[in-house]
Amino acid sequence: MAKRPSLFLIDGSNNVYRSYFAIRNLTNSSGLATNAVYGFTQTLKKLLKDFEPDCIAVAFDIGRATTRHEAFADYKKDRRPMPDDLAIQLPLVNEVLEGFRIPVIGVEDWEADDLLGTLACVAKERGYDVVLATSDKDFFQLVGDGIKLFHTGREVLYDAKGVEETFGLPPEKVVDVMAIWGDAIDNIPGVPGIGEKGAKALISEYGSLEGVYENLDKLKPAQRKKLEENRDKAFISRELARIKCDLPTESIDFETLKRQEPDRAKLHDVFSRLEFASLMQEFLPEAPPVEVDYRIAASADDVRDLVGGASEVAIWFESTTPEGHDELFAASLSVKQAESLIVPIADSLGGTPELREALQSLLRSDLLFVAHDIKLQLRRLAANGWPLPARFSDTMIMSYVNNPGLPSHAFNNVARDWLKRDVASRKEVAKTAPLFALDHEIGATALSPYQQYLGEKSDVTVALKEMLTAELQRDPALVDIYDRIELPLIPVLERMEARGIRIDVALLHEMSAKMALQLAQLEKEIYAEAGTDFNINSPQQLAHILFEKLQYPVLKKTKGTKAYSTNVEVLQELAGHGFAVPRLILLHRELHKLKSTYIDSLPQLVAKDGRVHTSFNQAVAATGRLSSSDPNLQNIPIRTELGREIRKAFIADEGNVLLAADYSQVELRILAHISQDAELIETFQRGADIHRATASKMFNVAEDELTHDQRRAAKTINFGVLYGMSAFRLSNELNIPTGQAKDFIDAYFARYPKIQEYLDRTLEEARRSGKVTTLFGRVRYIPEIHNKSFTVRGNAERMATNAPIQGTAADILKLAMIALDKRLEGKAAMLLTVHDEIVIEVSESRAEDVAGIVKETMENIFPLAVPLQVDAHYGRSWYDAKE
DNA sequence: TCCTCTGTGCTG
DNA sequence: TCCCAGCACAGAGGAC
Repeated sequence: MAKRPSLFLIDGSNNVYRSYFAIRNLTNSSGLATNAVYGFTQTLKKLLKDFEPDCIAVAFDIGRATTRHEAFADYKKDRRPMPDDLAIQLPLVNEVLEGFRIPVIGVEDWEADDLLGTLACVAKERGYDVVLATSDKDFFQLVGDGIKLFHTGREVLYDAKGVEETFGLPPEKVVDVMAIWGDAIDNIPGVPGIGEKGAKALISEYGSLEGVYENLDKLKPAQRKKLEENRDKAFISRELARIKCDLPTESIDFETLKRQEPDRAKLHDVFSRLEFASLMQEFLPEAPPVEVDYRIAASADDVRDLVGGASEVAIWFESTTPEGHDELFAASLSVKQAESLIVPIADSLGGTPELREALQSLLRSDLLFVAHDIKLQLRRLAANGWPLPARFSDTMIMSYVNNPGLPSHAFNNVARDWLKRDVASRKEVAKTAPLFALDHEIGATALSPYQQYLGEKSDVTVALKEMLTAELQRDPALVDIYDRIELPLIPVLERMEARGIRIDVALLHEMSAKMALQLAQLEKEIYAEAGTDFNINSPQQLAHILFEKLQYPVLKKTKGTKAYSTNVEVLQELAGHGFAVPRLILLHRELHKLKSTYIDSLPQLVAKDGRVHTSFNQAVAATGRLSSSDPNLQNIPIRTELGREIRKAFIADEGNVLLAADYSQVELRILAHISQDAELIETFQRGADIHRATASKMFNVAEDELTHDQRRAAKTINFGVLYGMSAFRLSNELNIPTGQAKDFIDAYFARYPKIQEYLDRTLEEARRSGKVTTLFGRVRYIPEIHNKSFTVRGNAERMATNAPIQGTAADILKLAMIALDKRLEGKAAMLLTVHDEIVIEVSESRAEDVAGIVKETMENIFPLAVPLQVDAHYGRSWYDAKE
């Protein structure tokens, strides 16, 4: 049997009102309220995505008079007029619906409720599965075979059974309940003095309104009196509550409600006026199909002629491995959308000395070279001894500056987002066609997949550069972030990656061997205690042993799958009860973690030069930080002595030392600056121990008379405030009752009132504009700030308050790196950065001098209301470079 | 064999 | 309901 087509009927007014009240304080930059449109749009998108309805329509009231007005003079007479800032949004809601190509229906003098009811019933008869999208409980009455209700507030789909479960009575009893209960919103009087509970109980007992009145004698006198006095009201109320399903319908043609593709250009336009950044991004106008002209250079003249009068050229240099340390293979150049020149470089491909020289001479010119991930391009060129362009730009970084929160700024994603073009990745091409092979036939019309891939690399970059440049220029602060921070940082990072850091492989091998023995011993003991062999590294198997075989108490379940948790906390607690296995597992865990993640894997990543070359990712972290991968050198252990030992394997070359310089309490200092809290500023200005000072203020105890626990509590709160810590979390962390934790937090904000103001102000900004910014204007969008789920919204709120602080710290560190790269030229070399720390390699003789330069540079790179303090130490290894 | 998801744990 | 930002390992299970 064929599936019944689905029809979604959206209660327009209901959803507009609900959105208006659910989301507060959302406006565009000219002050236009946009909350209702935003909420309505989100609801609409969710419906379309989750249910993929075949047909869809939205109903609104049209005109003033309705059939109900005639039936009951008081009906809706004193319904409050629509708020001005909601009314103003109705035309915008209509525009959004037009953009989605969703028909808006309304019939003069018909209530939208009755229109929806009638449409639902007729559609059901004609074989549709109908879903009513509303949060109005009155509509429960229509639910039954073929008609469901999607509650847009709760996001729950109700069938008849669902209605009975949530309402307490089946759909057909709804109007009878409403007859007594009434409905304040719709001005249905009901029986005054009897509410939801009473009404439901009565109808449940006697089956209907008639039933209730037939059994008045069985009721308590007070209730009987109310019912007797309001008999007319009750029966009229029932008619008011009853949604009509029998209005004349000859004109309905469900064919016209067929779901259509949205008009992306129209949506983009309205979202851009509303300043809904992420929706704008999502509904970019459809690009017309691209006719591309990708040619292969036959001679050096082709390369020279390509540029013409252009001032910039998009480039892509392909090498034989993705990482970029190997031989250059071919180049793709473009100065104009849809046109690329592919230039063979390798001999195997037809590359000649003339072609290579033409490319190199191009690179030496003062053209602006644009690439998506230019750092990788610089790496490839440098690795092959080719000239590096003096002027360049990077569409990946532009995309990142524009919206750092995107899950990926990879070429294919950015091309899809901005150009609606699906570009093949090299990996995908490799699956279907040979790499490193070009189709040389002159006049060939079909491009080989690899040639297509190469051509797109520069062609699409030209288009992206144009769009992203225009986009960034909408916000001058972002142009500055790009020009003054991100762009100059690129070659700095490239040099750091190229240098790498030396690793003492022999030392790691030694540590590995020792640990292997200890692990083997531990395993033996664990198996003996557990009475069986099992895989200690498998949380599943471990949970089975601990909680099923050994019957230890279950303390915690995991977040996702609700399995038995075996994390440190749990194991520590169990170990505290005196169980042997958890104690041994904890030791095993720590050793195995260190051995597998660091000690055994680092040596494998050491290059021929004896050094590891990490990648610093400039377009990953949503806050503006850098990240490090392959390997990640930003999470080398330090907190436990055993782990810290690993830092002894990060060493300087002979005659050199490693110098580590880190900002002290940089985020709290930034908080002091941004919040302008006088007490916090004063504390930093006099150079006090910030946690001690905080504790002294919170507990009203002199700084030299504080207990260890008082300082620890202050320290925890100081960090917690940066992350938006809850009283619950604090109570856990400090092992105190939640009430006391709350008192601590209150005491904290009482002493630092401007911090509370900062948090409030930032949340307000996030709610109003959907984004927050760092001191330098770097943005982070917070789309979930209006989410109705407490958890999701809470997360968004913490991101909103943390991002400006973490992001400002990142901006400052990046500025310091750019300055240091210059000032240390010829003297010392930066190797690593770890969020608030810079690691430098310098000759022993210059170490003292360079330490001074580094400290001075970092401390004064951007003056705040409080001093920035940098601690610098040096030694043979990273271990020795920390005091 | 490869890929993705989950749990865990390392850093600032 | 439960602290921001990352990366990587190992196990488990499904797709190929």
